Amino acid sequence: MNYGEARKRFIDAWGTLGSSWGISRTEAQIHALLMVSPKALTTDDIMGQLGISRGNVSMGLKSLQDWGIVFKEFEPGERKKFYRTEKDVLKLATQVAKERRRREIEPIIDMLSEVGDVKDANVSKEQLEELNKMTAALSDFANQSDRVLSQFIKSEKGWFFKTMMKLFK
Amino acid sequence: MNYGEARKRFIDAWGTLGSSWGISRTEAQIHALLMVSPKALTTDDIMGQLGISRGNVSMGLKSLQDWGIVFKEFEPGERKKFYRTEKDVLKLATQVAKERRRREIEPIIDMLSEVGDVKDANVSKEQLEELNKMTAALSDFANQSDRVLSQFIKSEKGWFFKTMMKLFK
DNA sequence: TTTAAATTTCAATAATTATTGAAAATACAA
DNA sequence: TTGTATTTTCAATAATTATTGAAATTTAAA
Repeated sequence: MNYGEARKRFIDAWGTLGSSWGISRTEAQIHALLMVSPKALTTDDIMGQLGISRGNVSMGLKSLQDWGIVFKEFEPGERKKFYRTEKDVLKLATQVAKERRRREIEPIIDMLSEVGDVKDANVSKEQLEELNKMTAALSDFANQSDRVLSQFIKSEKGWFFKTMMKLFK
Repeated sequence: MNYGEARKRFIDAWGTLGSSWGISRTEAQIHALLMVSPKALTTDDIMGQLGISRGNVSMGLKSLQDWGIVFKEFEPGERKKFYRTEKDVLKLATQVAKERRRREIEPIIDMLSEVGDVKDANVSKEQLEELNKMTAALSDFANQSDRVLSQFIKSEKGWFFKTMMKLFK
């Protein structure tokens, strides 16, 4: 397979995958492009290479910066800004996990503690018990996941997989 | 908080969360409803309680069955079918992880191995190296994630968290 | 400052995805 | 079987989300 084809396949696949970790197709494509680019790119580079509008690129870069995986750079003498991405795949996964935790797990933990223990005379004991049982189980699970994820985030490069590999022989 | 409010909050929050693990809002709400229902429900129960159409419920139940987290049940003497969900939260997470692996990680591994090692004379050495470096890194990462996930799936209840907790002290 | 390049915003529109509801298909008691 | 309850499918439509492009804003060199 030649360079052009491979590059296209890579960007497309990354774009499709994006939706499964909560990033839009275009954002994931911008990210993929930055992943395979040896040097930082400008807005115009990205517009040209992906064939999308200036506004779209601007919004995509903003979102990727909010995720903490793309960074803006100044080049002395250049008026345009340059963008690069984190290329260490483990750091990338860690950063995404950290953000997802903040965006997804935390609100669920909040909801569950708010719902708390329900008491209500106008409802069957069975229904009450079921709701309480489910909120308690989810609360436990969310807290445990949160703790595991926190540790994963704190862990330094290599540690996680080294440990895992040892565990799984 | 009374039963009705708590139940509503629970279903809404679960619905919102759904999108982050690749399930539509309605599907996640059907799932939440089954989670807090002591007994299996019929299509009409679900239509009534969520206020959505018959077709929507039918499609939602189909998708949840494809995910392997909702099951159809016969009741002797009853013409209607009843639906229940897996209520063990860890089993639920395991089943979702298994499906996601199949749907997301496997295609990426396939793509990466297809792209393979690129050789191309018409492109700078730097560009070639960058693409090869990224595909190799992602390939490693995807394979490792896949292996960890496989083991997680094979593990029985309790094992994963017990080990984790020991590890993290 | 002033000027022009660069970036961001956002209303309009396009594209995609979800939902309905009724017709077709299926399941099952009699 | 036949008749009817139940479920599924799917074309039409609604709702949502993504994208454009040009005006407004910001940035920095002169």
